[in-house]
Formats: sequence, structure tokens, C-alpha cells
Amino acid sequence: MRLKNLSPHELKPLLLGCKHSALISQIHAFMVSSGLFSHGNTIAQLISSYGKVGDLESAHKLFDKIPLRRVDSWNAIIIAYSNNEFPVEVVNIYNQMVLERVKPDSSTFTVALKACTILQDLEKGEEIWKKVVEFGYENDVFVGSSVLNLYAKCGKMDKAEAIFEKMQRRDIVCWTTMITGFVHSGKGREAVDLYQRMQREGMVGDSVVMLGLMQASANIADIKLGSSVHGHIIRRALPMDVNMLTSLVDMYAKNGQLEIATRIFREIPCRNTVTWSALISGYAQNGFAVNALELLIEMQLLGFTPDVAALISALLACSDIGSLRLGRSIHGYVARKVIMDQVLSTALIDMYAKCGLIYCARALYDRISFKDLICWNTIIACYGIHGHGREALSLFQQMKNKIEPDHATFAALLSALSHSGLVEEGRHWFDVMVNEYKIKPSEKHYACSVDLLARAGEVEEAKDLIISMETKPGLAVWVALLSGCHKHKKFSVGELAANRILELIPENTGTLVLVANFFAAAKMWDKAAAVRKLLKKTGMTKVPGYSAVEVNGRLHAFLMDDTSHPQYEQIMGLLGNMENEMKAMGYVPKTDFVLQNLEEDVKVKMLCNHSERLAIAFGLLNTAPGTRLLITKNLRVCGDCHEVTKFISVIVKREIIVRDVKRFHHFKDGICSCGDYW
DNA sequence: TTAGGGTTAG
Repeated sequence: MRLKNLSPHELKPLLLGCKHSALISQIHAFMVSSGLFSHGNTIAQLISSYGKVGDLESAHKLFDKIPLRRVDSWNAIIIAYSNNEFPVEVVNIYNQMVLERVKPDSSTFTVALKACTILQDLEKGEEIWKKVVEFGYENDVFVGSSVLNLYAKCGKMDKAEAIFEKMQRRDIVCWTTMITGFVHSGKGREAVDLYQRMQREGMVGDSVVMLGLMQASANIADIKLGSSVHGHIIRRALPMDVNMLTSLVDMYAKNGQLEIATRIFREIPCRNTVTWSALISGYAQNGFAVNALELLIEMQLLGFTPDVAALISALLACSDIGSLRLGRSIHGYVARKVIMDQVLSTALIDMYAKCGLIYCARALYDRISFKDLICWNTIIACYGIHGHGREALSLFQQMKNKIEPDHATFAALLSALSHSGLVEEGRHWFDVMVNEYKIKPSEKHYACSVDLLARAGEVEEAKDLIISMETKPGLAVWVALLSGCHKHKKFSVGELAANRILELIPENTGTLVLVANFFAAAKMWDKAAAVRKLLKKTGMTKVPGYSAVEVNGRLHAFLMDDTSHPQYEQIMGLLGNMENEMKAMGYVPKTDFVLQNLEEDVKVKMLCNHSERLAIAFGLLNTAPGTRLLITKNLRVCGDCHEVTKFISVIVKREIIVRDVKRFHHFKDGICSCGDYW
């Protein structure tokens, strides 16, 4: 290339097109030799060009050589660092600029505020904002949207709103920043309201706004909103790039519409890792653990490397089905290939705990130097489901000195106390939550407390707690009360709870079955029959109870009375032999748990076919003596099976862990970790 | 116009 005859004016477009550092250096050398170097504009351009190709060393060397640096040179270097993702350097250069009394302009402030956002450095950001006001840039939309984003990303939506309301001019980016800010802070409703206000003010949403609204739809589980956004995108012919399609997959998946999500996914021509992860997480979060894991394998077969999000979703799937072997192998993969972060560590803690290995969970937890809120909440919840209420409480005591507990912390704590029957502690911490931490109890908190009281037999107090609720009590609290009444045979309060549940017209069949079973236990056969009729009439059937056990890395699931299994005869034979031994040891079948009006011997036979027993027997037959078994059950484990498992643990000298929908039962030497309190 | 808002996860 001949540079000889070029003027500074002609150099600029040439520099703009440069993709290689060497070429820029050549132009740079030419400028020095031909005396054009002192031309300020072109120097800034040169710095910027070095920045664009990532050669920050050359950019900075050049910057250092400038004798009199004007704001455009400063901007060129600060933007170069910003674009190459060096936020700390951006802030340093900004500081240097202020020190040298160079007046920043709109670009400087914008970039500096963005750096503070990335660093989550609210203090520095606010200091910069003071300068913005001092130099009269507070009405600049670029600077304005940057400060909105700073507040939004630091979780200070109230401050963002205050500035937003005072803005004299708002462009689409300002609106979007607020909308996505609300979405990220879990306020999907506010995001939608703001979008509607934006429309009223004559603004038209672009692709970024639509992405935000799709997240809001997932956030507030509003599929109508999501599909109308989808329609809007099509009508306005907004570009359907892979990001947009990924968000659609994510939105439909999060709304439980997995067929639609999968259909869109299959039609995407060039999926990326995020697209895969979005669908994997959709499956995992909706309880389709096996589909999630299959998809993880499929993506790898097609040459994609799973990212952290995919692995975390896969771990969630492993937790769900209690697949320790797969969970461990993901842990191994992660340890070799991925940088361990807070989110991943927490997912691993959760996986080990849900697969029965609470001590592995604890070991991982102990290795984390800085624990965030969710990490603390997770370990407390883990001890809770294992029935270690005291340990959960002790962790909570440590936590509250280090970090502010939130509503989820108290939900985990109350649930832990409830599983361990720590009634007095439960009463105390519920009060502390309300009066000291000023957390308004949610349905979940009430449900835990009602559960705690009712399970301990304090059904009157539980009933009064429900009556004291400010909001209308939902299904969860009445169900908790009903379960307690069922357990303690408090049929009159129970009947009240059952009636309330029926008034609320539960969509969940499990809940109706619970009510029917309660009426049966109370020998209110007419009412029980009426509820069963209701179940049939509305076309609802009982969710089949099943139990699963992992043997040699494969998951085997059993339904109740599963005669189709190839080893059925052997399984029944083993159960029969063990039953004789158990009877000799003093076992009496608890036929109360068969909640139908049947003959006693038929009831006993029905108990024997409970799915957890089939899974246990299968596990015993197919693993080496002494192997610990983990059984996962999708419903609650029944009282008779609980008793039987205790005996089995003695007869076969094995640890047997049963994880039901609520919690763990760890059987060893005839004792259950739950102390028979569940 | 060199600058601001965007996809998956515990």
C-alpha cells in the first residue's frame, strides 16, 4: 500500500477499516515520518483503531506519548478498554482524567458508568453521577440510561425510578433499561405496566423490549403475555435471530409449554449453546429430568460443549430423580473443565444433598470461602429435608451475623424446624421474621408454620394462625392443617379444612385424593365417596405413586402393584420372606394407611405392593450386600412402609435412604433419621 | 457519531 500521498483527512476512513494491528502500526509509522502525527483527531482515531483490534498495549503507549491530551484522546483510550472488557482500567483512567482536571464529556461518563455497572460498584457510580450533574450532563439520554442501568443492575430499582421520572427526554433505551431492570429484580408485573405506559407515550418497542417482555412473561407465568409478544414480533417482522428464537424457547419452556418450546427449538437452523441450555433448563425445571439429560447428551453428540447453565440444569435433573451416579459424573466433568463458581457450587451442594449424601454437600459448602444468600438458603434447606432441624438452625444463626436473611431463608428454616418437630423454635422464629426482620409472611411461611403446629398435634393453634392471615388462605395452608388433623385423628378441625379445600376447587388431583383419604380415615364414607366421584367426574385421576432406585447407574422405576416387572416373582418372594422375619420381630401391619373401606386381609395385601417396597426389594436383589440404597418417591411415603423399612434395614444390615416428595428418611439399624416424626 | 438497553443457571 502507498501511504505517501495521503492527507490526514484521507487517513481516517483508511484507519476505520483496519482489522490488523500490523497495518495500523504501518499507518502510525507513516504518520510519524510525515509529520502528521501532531494532528489531534487522527491520533484519537489511531488509539481507537488499536483498541478495536484488541491491541491495548499499542493504544496505551500511543496515548502516553501525547503531550497535550484532549478529551477525544481520553475517550478513545477509555472506550478501547471498555470494549475489551477491562472495567477496572476504565475506572482508573477516569480517575486519572479527573485528577488531571480534564473535563469529561457524555461519552466518558457513559463508559465510566457502564464500568461501574459491570463491577457492581454503586459507590463509585454515584460519585461519577455527582460529576455528571456538576458538568450539566444529567439530561443526556446516553448518560441517563447508563445511570439507570447502574441502579437497576445493583438492585436499586427505586433509585432508578426516581431518576427515570425526572428525565426530561427518554428514548427507547431508557425505557428498555427500566423494563429489563424490573424483570431482573423479579418484578415482571411492573415491567409490563411500564411497557404499556411506554406505548401510551407513543414509543414502539424494538427487539430488545420484546426480549424483556418475554422474560417478564416467564417471570410472572403469564403465557398470554408471552404469546402476544410472539405475535407482535411476527407482525412487526422483527428480526428472528438466534437470540430472539432462544428467548421464545425459554419463554414457552418456562411457562410449561414444552411441546411448543421443543417445536421452535427443532426448527432453529443455527442453534448455539445458549439455545440448548434454555431448553435443557426448561425440561429440568418442569420435572422432565430424563428429557433434560437426554438433551444434554444430544447436544454433546452434535459437537456442542455444555456451558455452566446447561450443567447446572443437568444437576437439577439429577437431584430430581436422585441419580447420584450421573450427578457425580457431572461433578467430575465440571471439576476438570469448568471454573467453579458460586452458582455451580450451590447446584452441586443441592445435588449431593438430594441424592442422600448430606456430608458431601456439607464438605463442598465448607470449601466455599464467600457464601452468598442462595448458598446459605440452600444448605439450610438441605439440612431441613434431611430432618436435621438443629443443624439448620445453627447454620441460620451463623448466617444472620454475616448476611441478611430473606423470605426464602425463613421458608427453609421454618420447614426444617417443622420436619424436626421443633415447635417452640418454630413459633419463636416466625415471630422474629415478622417483628425483627419485617418480612411479611407469605402463604409458604404460613404453610410451614401450620404444618409445624398441626403435625405436632396443635391443630387448634394452627387453625387460629390461618384465621389470623391478612390475605385469603390458599390451598397450601389448609392442606397442611388437614394433614396434621389426619395424623392426629382430629376429625372435626380436619373436616373444616377439608371443606375449605373443596371450596377452593383444587386442580391438583393429589389434593383431592388427600381429602378423600381423610374422609375415609374419619370413616365419613359418604363424603369420601362424593370426593372420589368428583375426581372421576372431572376426568381427573390419581397421580400414580411411583418409586425409583438407581442400580448400576440405571434408574428403575416401580408403580404400585407393578406385576409386569421381569423380576416380580423374585421381588415378591423376598418381600414375603422378610415379612415373616419382621412378624417374628414384632411387626404389625398398619392397615390404617389403606384408606378404603376394605376387608383387613385385602388391606394387608395392598400394603405389600406399595411401590417403595418393590423398589427396595429390587435394589436388594441387584446390588452387593452392604450397598446403600437410595429410593426416590414422587408422593409421601406411607406409615406402614416407613415401619417396614426400619425392619428391613435390620434384617439386611443396610442403610436405606428414602426420599419422598417432602423429605428424607435415612434408615439404619432399625432407626429412621426422622425419629418417626414426619 | 467513538458512547447507553438484550438469550440459558443455584
